[in-house]
Amino acid sequence: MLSDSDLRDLLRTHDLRATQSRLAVLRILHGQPSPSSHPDVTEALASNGWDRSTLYRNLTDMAAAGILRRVDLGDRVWRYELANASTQHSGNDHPHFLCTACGDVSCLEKVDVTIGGSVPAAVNLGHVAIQLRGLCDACTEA
Amino acid sequence: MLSDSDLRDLLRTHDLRATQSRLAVLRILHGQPSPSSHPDVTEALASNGWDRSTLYRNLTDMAAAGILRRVDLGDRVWRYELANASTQHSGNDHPHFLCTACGDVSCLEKVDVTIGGSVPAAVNLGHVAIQLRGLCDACTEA
DNA sequence: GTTCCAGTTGCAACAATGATGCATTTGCAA
DNA sequence: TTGCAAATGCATCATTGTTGCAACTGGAAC
Repeated sequence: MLSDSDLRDLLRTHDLRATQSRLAVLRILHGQPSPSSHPDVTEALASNGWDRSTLYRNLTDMAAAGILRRVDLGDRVWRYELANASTQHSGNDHPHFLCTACGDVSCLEKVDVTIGGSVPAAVNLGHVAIQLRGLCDACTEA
Repeated sequence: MLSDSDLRDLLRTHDLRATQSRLAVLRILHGQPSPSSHPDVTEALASNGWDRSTLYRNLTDMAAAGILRRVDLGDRVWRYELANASTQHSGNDHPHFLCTACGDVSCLEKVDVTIGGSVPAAVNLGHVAIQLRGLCDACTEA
């Protein structure tokens, strides 16, 4: 768990001021199991009264500085996670499963993908983000 | 190549009136190699003066009727193609490759996906759309 | 502790895509 | 030819992303 002081240091070492909204955004993202979107963050911090453009720029600025990683899971929103989100979640290193009903995103373990025919070189190099869409178990049962 | 008469029949057998805008939309989609988005269609028919909400409803209504298939290729827009777009392109039956630089979408041949660990049942049943994102060859070279 | 100013924020506003209500128009069947 | 349900045109709203600009503030210099 990162302390408030750690988060301030994180911001300052990236030449960003340690403002209240940035700290709040980092606290929200820290420990989140999957990347959060701007709407997610806005909703989570709604009671604090910060303007959505402030939170938007908090996210984009921290992503530009390298503190956050911006990922596109294909659900029509940009998502952000701590760039040093060690271990578990590492952006596009593993496939994501997106439920087309509830929108929930989950992480899958590394897959083997075998594709026949001619494909872009990036595919064979593993330089691709893989996403599967379908109904999650909860929505399948519902 | 479907004739104008064929398209009128297609609409009427689905209980939809054969209006000029619907025919125009079908003519645009017919023969298109990959699914077109609402903005694509609006732009293609700009000179005809149809309202974008008319074209929007043309697409959604024909998709609801089963004439069109709506696919989500993950590029933040809904795309539509003729539902009987035989052979080549069949919605989500095969994986798509989306270039994150130029936005171009291409079709890949069927893949084998092997995933370890616990996954949603839909994955093992093959009820998932698979998408790979990365740089296409042209953008890799550029 | 006080001051200062570049970095931030709050607010307004715009763009693109998706979506809907409603009065007017029109396809098409009787 | 006519009547009416279906479809259109127009206005309008929601969501996400984005930017301009005046006011405010973090934090370094003093």
